[in-house]
Amino acid sequence: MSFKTDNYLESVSLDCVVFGFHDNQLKVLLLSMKYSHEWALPGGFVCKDESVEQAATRVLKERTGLDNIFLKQFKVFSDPERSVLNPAVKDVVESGENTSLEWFNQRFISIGFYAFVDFTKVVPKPDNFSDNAEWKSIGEKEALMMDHDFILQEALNTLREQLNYQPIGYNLLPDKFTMPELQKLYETILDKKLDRRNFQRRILSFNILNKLEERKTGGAHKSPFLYEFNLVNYKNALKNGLTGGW
Amino acid sequence: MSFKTDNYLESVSLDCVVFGFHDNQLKVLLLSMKYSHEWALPGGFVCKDESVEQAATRVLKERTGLDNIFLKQFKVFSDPERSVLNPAVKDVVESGENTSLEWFNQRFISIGFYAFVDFTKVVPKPDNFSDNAEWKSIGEKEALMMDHDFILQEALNTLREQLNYQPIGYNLLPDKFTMPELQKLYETILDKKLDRRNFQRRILSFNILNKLEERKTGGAHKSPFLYEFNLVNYKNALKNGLTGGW
DNA sequence: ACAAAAGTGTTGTAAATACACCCATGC
DNA sequence: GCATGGGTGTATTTACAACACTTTTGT
Repeated sequence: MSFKTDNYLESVSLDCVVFGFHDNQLKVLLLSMKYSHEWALPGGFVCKDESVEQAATRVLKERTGLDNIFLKQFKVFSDPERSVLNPAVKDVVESGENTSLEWFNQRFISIGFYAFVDFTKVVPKPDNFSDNAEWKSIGEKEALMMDHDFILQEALNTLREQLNYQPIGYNLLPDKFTMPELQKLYETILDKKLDRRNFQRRILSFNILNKLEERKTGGAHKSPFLYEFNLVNYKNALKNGLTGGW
Repeated sequence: MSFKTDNYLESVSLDCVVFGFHDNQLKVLLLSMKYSHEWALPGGFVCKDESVEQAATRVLKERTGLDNIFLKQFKVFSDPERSVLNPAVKDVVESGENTSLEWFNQRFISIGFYAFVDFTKVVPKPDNFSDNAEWKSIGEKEALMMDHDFILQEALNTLREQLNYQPIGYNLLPDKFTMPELQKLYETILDKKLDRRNFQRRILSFNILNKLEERKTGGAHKSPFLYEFNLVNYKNALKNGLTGGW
């Protein structure tokens, strides 16, 4: 798998904030870069015959093994100073030791995407420029490369805003899940506690859930009911929005 | 004013949906292109030392004469087929008759911006590739070049969504305006009638308006009060959002 | 039997909606 | 004086927020 730069549009890159949900925590998929050993968002470039959405889909298939990932562009990052290379990488570039790195020695405008995946179905794979791919908890990750911390922060801000008028969870939770799990997802994104009873009433009023007969057993304490998303209503809510704010 | 393509980042362009409000109608600034005589959104390219926001600001200063225009990127348009040239333009390009048009014979990813301006303060100016610049009413404009109709539509959709949690009007209305005028602006964007009395109560509850002593005279019928925006509260609302939806 | 989590219900307040009435202005 | 638009007010419904009690489960 070589890296052919002449397939790509110049000046344009993309970075993906891939969210997963596990152990009641919001996680992001990160890569550990060669040479600089910094952590970075998975990213890539746009082939000459691709839309940016197609490019992001291709990149994320390579990094996660998954097809049909839910993703959405949310902002373009274009500060002229954003692409300043890490000194360690710059050294390698200038030494000529690794010619495929030459490509990085230009200015990129990066299109930010966020994506939702089922944590349990992802098999993280590093790319040509990284030697490790791992899930990190939002709260516990270390600093990221270049402006990637900013990109992640902006993705979270966008998410928080969209939570007011769009449903979330279908792409992040397993097929069957409990109300407390869904609530934890909302609480993690909003970074605040919600009232259990009011949350349930509200989310049910959207009619995007089917209550199942089954309960989730095994955990300590009273076994909660399982729910699944009502796909028809969920997708309709994605298009037409919900009502007021949280 | 020549056109130096080597100042620009390749593959990247930007298109601006410039909104103005006049005669109780929402207007867009459009250019009439040379050769093809199609109408187009004002657009441009990104210099090698600019952010895309700086580039859009520069472009709009040239097209409107205004500094400090309120603008915001809202979406990247990147369908590989979007930049297909109009046959009339393609002929000119291939004839070699106008070398500055060569630049257009490549694929661009375009960053969509929307902008709000005070209609009365704008002096529309065409660019190197257009021979006319005019305001057109949203409802009455003819079809636009390439995917520009789609871009305009997406800008409107974005506006409608943002209306739910952000104030609007400061950049579109004159310094002093009446409640019915502000309401018309909302109604035009939302494309539906709102109740006069409930609108007033709601918008006042946001505390973004100062009621003035003066009334607007001259029109037929009872003279309405004038209002101005409370800039402190308005900007705060822009950052922190309002409450529920319309 | 107890602690902790989950199911279900009530109640007060605020906001959204749907109206009605009176007042100014130009013709 | 009358049509039209504008200012102001109220009653009803709906949504939100705060809070209490009961039930189930593992230890």
